[in-house]
Amino acid sequence: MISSDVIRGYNDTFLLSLLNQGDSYGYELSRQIKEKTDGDYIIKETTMYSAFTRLSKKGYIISYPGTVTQGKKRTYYSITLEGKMHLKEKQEEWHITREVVDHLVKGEDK
Amino acid sequence: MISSDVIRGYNDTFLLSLLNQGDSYGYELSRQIKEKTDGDYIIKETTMYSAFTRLSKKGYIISYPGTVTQGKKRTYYSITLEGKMHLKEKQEEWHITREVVDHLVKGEDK
DNA sequence: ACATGTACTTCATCTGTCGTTGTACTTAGT
DNA sequence: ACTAAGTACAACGACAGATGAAGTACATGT
Repeated sequence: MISSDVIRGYNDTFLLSLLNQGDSYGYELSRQIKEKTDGDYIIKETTMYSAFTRLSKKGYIISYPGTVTQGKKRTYYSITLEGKMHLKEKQEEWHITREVVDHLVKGEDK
Repeated sequence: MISSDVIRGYNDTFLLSLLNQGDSYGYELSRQIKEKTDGDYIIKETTMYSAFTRLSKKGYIISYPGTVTQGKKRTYYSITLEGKMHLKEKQEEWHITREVVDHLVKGEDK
């Protein structure tokens, strides 16, 4: 289990990255995250749905009602062009971040 | 420049990691972070000093007044045994986190 | 009849970060 | 002598993302 403070702010990127592979909806995306990390990271429902609102406001995703319904109605999300551009930036940022944290977390001399 | 939301919660670990190499004080630690990351990450003063309070309350560090003074009086910090244990946990956690984020950020199939 | 799974929503709260401002002393430059 | 810049820390309020708790709604299995 991973402390969420580390991930904070990267949830949006996770969702964008998954949506970049094709439209999907909340429940499905949360299952994908769980699967792809072998259960190491499980996104909280509230975290995810608040991320959707945020990403929509920023214009990174758009939503449309799902036709195929099982239980409650689904809301599908689609990544926009701005969303794709933002994703790319975040992907590049992550590489730098990883190096920085890597270096600072283990107390190594240069 | 790295967005701080990514680093959030890892500032404590950075400071502990640096203190693990020897006692130090705020200003010096902030300079070390800047240097070690080649300016990619600069910790904000307020963030750092609030981290000290937090770490002290948790018993991960202890403080003592500095004798050598240049300008305003220094407060030195020392990592405790609990601090070292916590650091180790966080270091291990980081490795898992890195893999998880790595995997989710780039939209790869398994 | 009742639990479980699907799918989403609202609301209040918490925590770490950040911007702003202030204190206080020293050294270097003109 | 004056001033800017560097050293070193502290207090305060505000913000945003994450969280817990609870609720809505329907379908399926036993």
